[in-house]
Parts: sequence; structure tokens; C-alpha cells
Amino acid sequence: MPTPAVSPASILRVALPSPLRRLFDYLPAARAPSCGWQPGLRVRVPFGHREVVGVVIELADTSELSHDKLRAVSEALDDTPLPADWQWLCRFAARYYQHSLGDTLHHALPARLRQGFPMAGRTHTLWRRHPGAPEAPDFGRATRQAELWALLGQHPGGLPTRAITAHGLTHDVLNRLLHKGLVERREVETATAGPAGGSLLATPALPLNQEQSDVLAALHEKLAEFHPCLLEGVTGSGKTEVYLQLIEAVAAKGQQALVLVPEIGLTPQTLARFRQRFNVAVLALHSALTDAERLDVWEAAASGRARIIIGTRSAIFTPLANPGAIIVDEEHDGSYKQQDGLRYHARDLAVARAHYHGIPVVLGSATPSLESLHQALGGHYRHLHLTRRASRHPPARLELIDLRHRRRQGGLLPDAIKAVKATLDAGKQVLVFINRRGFAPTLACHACGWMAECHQCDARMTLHRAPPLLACHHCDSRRGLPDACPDCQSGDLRALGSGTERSEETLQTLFPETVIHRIDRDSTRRKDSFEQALREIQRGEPCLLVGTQMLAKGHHLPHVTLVVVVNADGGLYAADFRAMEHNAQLLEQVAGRAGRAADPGRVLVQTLHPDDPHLTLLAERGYGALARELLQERRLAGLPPCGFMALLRVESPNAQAATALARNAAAALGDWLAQTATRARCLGPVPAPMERRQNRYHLHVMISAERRSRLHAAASFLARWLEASPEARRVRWSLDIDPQTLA
DNA sequence: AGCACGCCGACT
DNA sequence: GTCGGCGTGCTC
Repeated sequence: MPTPAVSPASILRVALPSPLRRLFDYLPAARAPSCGWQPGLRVRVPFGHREVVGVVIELADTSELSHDKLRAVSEALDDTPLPADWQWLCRFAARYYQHSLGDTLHHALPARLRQGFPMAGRTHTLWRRHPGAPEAPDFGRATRQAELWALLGQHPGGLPTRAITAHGLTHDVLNRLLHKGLVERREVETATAGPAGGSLLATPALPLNQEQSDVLAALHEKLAEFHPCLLEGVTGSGKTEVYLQLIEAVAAKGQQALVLVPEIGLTPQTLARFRQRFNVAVLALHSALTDAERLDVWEAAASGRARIIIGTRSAIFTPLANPGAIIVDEEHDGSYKQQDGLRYHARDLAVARAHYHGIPVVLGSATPSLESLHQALGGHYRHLHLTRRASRHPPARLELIDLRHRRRQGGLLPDAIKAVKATLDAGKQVLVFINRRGFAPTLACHACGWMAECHQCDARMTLHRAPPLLACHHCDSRRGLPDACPDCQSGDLRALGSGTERSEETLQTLFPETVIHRIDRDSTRRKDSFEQALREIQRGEPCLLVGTQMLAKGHHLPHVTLVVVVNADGGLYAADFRAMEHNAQLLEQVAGRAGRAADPGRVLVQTLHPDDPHLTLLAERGYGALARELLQERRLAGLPPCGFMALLRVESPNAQAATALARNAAAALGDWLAQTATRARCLGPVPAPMERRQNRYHLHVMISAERRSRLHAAASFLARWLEASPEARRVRWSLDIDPQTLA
């Protein structure tokens, strides 16, 4: 048996940060790393006219290029390969999403490592009081030094630099104490730098109800094998406590847990809940981290020192030394899908990864995606349920109220206004949900019918009042308000429809005594203003909340007993086949905000289609019933998740060039499908839902198949065709496997 | 994707 | 004269 060559190697095949989906052959650098040449080593290589960081993928004896064409690796950047599980995930993702491996590796690497920085070594710095220092030195007016001294006094075992700077103390203060000989620094092995021994739990677990215990018991049954679970639990049924106790079991075995949360879900409160419970290191990956901190978390996870890792979409690419479980909270959330570059879905990668590791993966949601529901109903995922709310009240049902032919103020019907008044009079809070920011979605001329349109998009401009301007929500264009109609010079320009600003204004005139909090992207632009508003709201004074989906998701609003949905029709008749699913998820999530504490809630839903069968099903029997009905319809239509789909998006400022490429690609794919008798369909090209956006023309070519393998074959052909096509280099295109929206 | 090369127009 | 617009071609 020949043993695999480790070193010396003659050719290194390297993945490079480039959209080109192939490897590049290099000669080894003169100096081999101490581990010898191996796949997974980071290398710096000359590439064209620059140097880039790449990853060795395989070793080979020969190259297709002649020897004199090959260049040598400049240097090996590490003495150990990148983590094997991380390598596996990148390769899987690159193959599944038809993306360049080099690009995938590049994006999955912390910025520091892709820039060629060395791994931080396996030690880190701890600071503590010098054993020989006096107990209470005199700091005079140096209050920061005294502060640091006090802080270190609380941590005799020493504090990492990051913990000190997190307290607002600078390196400068640290250095001054160092020079005075009052503190000492120690370099400790990273792998052993975990928390001091003692118990796993910092605070005891909460008691579980029967349902929660049953779910947890089911999870405990299979902790050492691949065990995909859908946890379908209504809002307020205690999913998080189940997660925490599952993690407890995992951590008790000395293993790590990876928790994914939606983009808006990673709040200080969420993190605090995990940190309060456990004595082990809980690390968060969020947008506010510096590159150095991000690298720290990566290495802590890769070494096993970090025991619980919480993060958003990209956290799925965190290496894990000793994984025990993966949890995806609010698994239906759209933010798990990357919408550019490597268009991965973190939930789907989580399942693939759990399979690779042979560990459980829990997908939790009150409103599961049809994808996950399909797997659960088909017996491929374990289906777990939490139906009971912690509060006494069952989830509020939706009450549909008919918007047709009725006067409304600020978007609200008289019935809704009456209910708002009654709720406020009872000393409770009201949430008015509008999925449109700005004052009004349209500015129109009452004399000739002209409407303010964006010059760069096929869209109307939104009227904003503070400051007064017309803004396009699809590009960055904005302009001042016209005094008169540009077409007929009439001065009778009117705002049509209502956005958050207008509802806020109207409600303020109707309820002048009441405090109104408007929560949308415009009102919360200032840092912390959202958190501040939430704190005030949670104090419980009667007030009105007017907001977009920012308010709908996840936040605990215990004093809200009435929710008014200004218009439920957003997704009813949209071209996107997932529109109703997403609309229903949003409505159910909004409704979940009502009556979470002591009082029962009411949810009023205004609609122009009170007889729509989907909407009435949702109102009468809830999301679960509607989801199963929608799934049936998808099955009949062969749509995902009962069929598979990929989408080629083509875009260019030049409409002809975009159309030509889309047409040629579709024709090439059509021919190939026919020749190879591959059972997949090619649809299009068709203009994208908003064909012109930022003066670029968008077209779609859709591929669908009953089987994943055929979709894959077709998508793979298309990707190769596009790469080889000269015209595809002049037009921007992207191939989206399992697209979540058709926009 | 970068990046260089190359060929045209409008400036100190 | 040259600065710089972006089309074209290449990267082991």
C-alpha cells in the first residue's frame, strides 16, 4: 500500500480568492512548514501582478502546465492546516452553491487570516496584580489606574486584555501600572485558559412544564448521532429554556454548542441570558467585533476553549474542535440566506454540518419554514412541539376587518381606532404595525394622475415628511418635493396611502395625550435609540407603538394587549410563490406580540380581502394549519420544498446585453437538457419583478427539477457555460441555488 | 475579482 | 504634451 505523500511534494494545488472555479498549481516554497506540505495550509502566493493568500487543497505529482510556467509559493503561513471540519464545510458549500472554492474559503476565513496575519499562536495574555505589590497603593489623582487596580483585585486569576478594554480602560493605563511594577502579564496556553473549575451552571435551570420536559427527553435520547429536529413552538412557549438545557447536557459532556440567531436577534439581552446561565465561555459573533476579536473567537472555537458560540448567519463557518449540538433559532428567518456572493443558507448548512459531525441540530420556530415543515412531516426530521404559552392565555387569534369602501384615518378604520382608545383607556399599550416606512408610499397629482416615480427604478418614490423629500426605497436617489405637478402644473399634489410617519401623525392628533414611539429604520438610525425606546416601553406606561417589522420580531413587549395590522395584503397576490408563506409568518409573529404577560391580547388585521381563503385559514386556525395547506399546494405545483429550484439572475445597465446573455444561457441550457435527457426544466428568460433598478436591467432564468441531483447537474452545466462564455464577462450574473425570493 | 495594458478625449 | 475614461485579457 502506498502511503499518501505528505512531504516532499512536487506540486501544490491551491485555491485562491478569485471567482474562477479552479485550482492553481504552484511549486513548494523553499522552506516547508514544520508539518510538511499538506492540504489545508494557508500560503502566500504570487498571482498575476500581486500576492494573495490561498489554501492548499491537494498535493500532486504532475501539473497540466509545463514546469517553467509554474511559480513557487512565497511562504507557508502556518505550521498546522486549517481546521478539518471548517475545510469540509467550505468545500461542501462551494460545491452545493456552485461557487468558487477559493472565494468560499476566503469569505469563511476571519479577515485577519485572509490578510495573511499569523494565527495568534496558542497563548494569550492574562493580567493580574503583581504578587509583590502593596495591597492599597496610592494612585493620587490617577482615577483610571485606581479603577483598573480595583478591577484586577476582583480577578486574582488574571484578566485577558480584551476583558480590560471592555471595561473602558486603555492599554495606556495598563502600561502605566506595568511600569510601576504593580501588575504582571502572563502568557498562558490558550487551550487551558478556560474558566476555573467548579459547576457548569452559574444559575440553576428553570423548571420545565410537561411539554418542555418531553421535548428535552426526546433530544437527550440521541445526543451522539445526527438527529435533525424541528421544534415547532408557539411564541412564549419557552423554546429558549429548552435550548439552554440541551446546551447544558452538551456542555456537561465537555462538548461545544453553536447557536445561530437571526440578524436582529443577537441583542445584549439574549447574550446575557446565556452568560447568566453558564460558567463556561460564551462567545458572541456580532457585527461590532473588531477583526482581532473575531480572530480570537475563531481560534477559541477551533481550540475548544469557547464552549458556547452564538452568532448570526456567518457564524455557521466557525470551526468547532468538539461539537455537541447546533441550534438554529427562528429557523424560518430570511436573514439566514446570504443574498450576494456565496448565496448560502445558514440553516441548510447547519443541517449538513450536523450530519458531518454526527450531532443533533435543532431548528426552532413558531412559524416554521415550509422547507423544514416538509422534512418534519415527511419523517426526515424529528417533529417536536410546544403548544402551551407560559402565560395563562392562548395565542390571540387574528380578527380580520374589511378595508373596502371605508374611510380611514392615517390608515386606520374607525373600529380599529375605537379599539385603540379602549386599550389606552384601560392603561395598556397598543402596537400599530405598518410594513411601510415614510409618510406615504406615493405622491400623486389629483388633476392629471401623475405620480412621483424614481428616475432609476421601476418604482414610485416614497414621500417623507421629516425631512420633507421624495425617496426611492430601492436605490439611494432622493429629491425635494415639487411645488406643482411636473406634467400639468396643477398645485393639487396629494399623499396617497399611509406609512409609519403618517400613522404616527394621525394617531397623535387623535390621542394628543398619549406618548407615541415610532420604530422604523428612519427613527432608529441613531445608535441606541431603539434600545432606549424599548426600555421605556417595557416600563409599562400606556403608550402607542407604531412600527415596521423591526418591532414584530422577537422583542418582549409584555404590556401590549392590542395589535393593529394596518394592511395584511402585502403578500397576497405577489408574483413570488413564497409571498403568502412569508406574509403569514410575519402576521403570526406580530400577533405573538399581543398579550404575552398577564392580559389576554387582541389582534385586528385590516385587509382588502377578508374572504381570501389563505387569510381566513390563518385567522381561524393559525399558522400551522395554513402552512400545511400551502405545502399541499406546493406539492401540486411541484414548487419548493416539493421540487427544487435554482435561479440565474442577469443584470446590466445595457438592457440588450442582459437580454442577449440571458437568452443564450437559457438556450444553451435547454439544448444541454435535451441532449443529455436530463429531467429538469428551464424557464425564461423573464424580466425580474422590478426590471429596472438603479438603472440596471434585471432578468431571470429559472431551473427547476423534481430531484436535487438533476437540478444540480443543470446548475453545474450552466455555471460552466457562463464561465466559458465571453459575453458573460461583460454582464453581471449570479446563480442562486434554492433562492428565497424571486426579486 | 483585481490589475495592467492600451487606445481615445479634454485639460493644466 | 499627459491625466484618466473603461474595454479586453490574464492570472498556475
